[in-house]
Amino acid sequence: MDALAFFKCLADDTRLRCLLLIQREQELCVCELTQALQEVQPKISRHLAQLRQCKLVEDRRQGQWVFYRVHPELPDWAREVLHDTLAGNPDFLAPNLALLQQMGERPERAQVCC
Amino acid sequence: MDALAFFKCLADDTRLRCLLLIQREQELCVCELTQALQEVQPKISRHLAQLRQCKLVEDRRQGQWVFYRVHPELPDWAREVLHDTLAGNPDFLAPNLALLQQMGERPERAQVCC
DNA sequence: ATTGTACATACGAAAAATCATATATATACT
DNA sequence: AGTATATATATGATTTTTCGTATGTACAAT
Repeated sequence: MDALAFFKCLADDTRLRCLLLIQREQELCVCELTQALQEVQPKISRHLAQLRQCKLVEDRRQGQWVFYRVHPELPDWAREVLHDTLAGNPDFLAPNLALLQQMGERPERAQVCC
Repeated sequence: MDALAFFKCLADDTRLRCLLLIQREQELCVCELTQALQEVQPKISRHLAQLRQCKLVEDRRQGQWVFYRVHPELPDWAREVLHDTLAGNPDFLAPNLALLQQMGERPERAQVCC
């Protein structure tokens, strides 16, 4: 995980919102992100694929859904960056969080651990 | 200073190195950065212009030289990001710092404050 | 005044990133 | 087996970013 690749991932509006939303909500599936960002699904999936390839996020399939969360092996300094960014820009995700809450019938999460 | 613009500035190798070098060394002029990165001067200047326009750095002319430093009004969260990045990637600037030290006749800095 | 050094900007070309759309796969349900 | 939902990927077009090079400006020194 080199610094340049990390920042390139954060340098796109769609990816930045997805990543910060995932960080904030622990785990989100593609359809939730599609709703929260009001974007078409292939666009969301494409950007998630990039975050996955760079190991910023990890995916987990559960039934028909695929849930994304922050990669467990993300280096501490990168976690700090995400945390500082979220803390320093409290309004950034506001519209996306509002859209997420408006969403009915969000998929249920199974417990990850036993 | 919005988060997306900030990360776009960090998403280029030349800009990331310039900014982190400036942060580490307090103040650097264009010819020092040109040496440290082994790049042609217009390329360095062009990227510095972008950092300046986004208010990540501030410039100060002293005689024939122009010194750049981290913008005094850079938000705390962004400062934290720079700090965490530097701390978490100790080897990133190593080659640039070595080249900087090899450089003879570095311009003398006048005191900024009285 | 002119010459040299440091730096900035302009401009077209090249490269990289993003997008819309179509299509493929995987699971669930009947 | 067939249909529906969720997600992934492929492809060509478009937009954005970066680059090399040429040129312009500011200051210093002679």
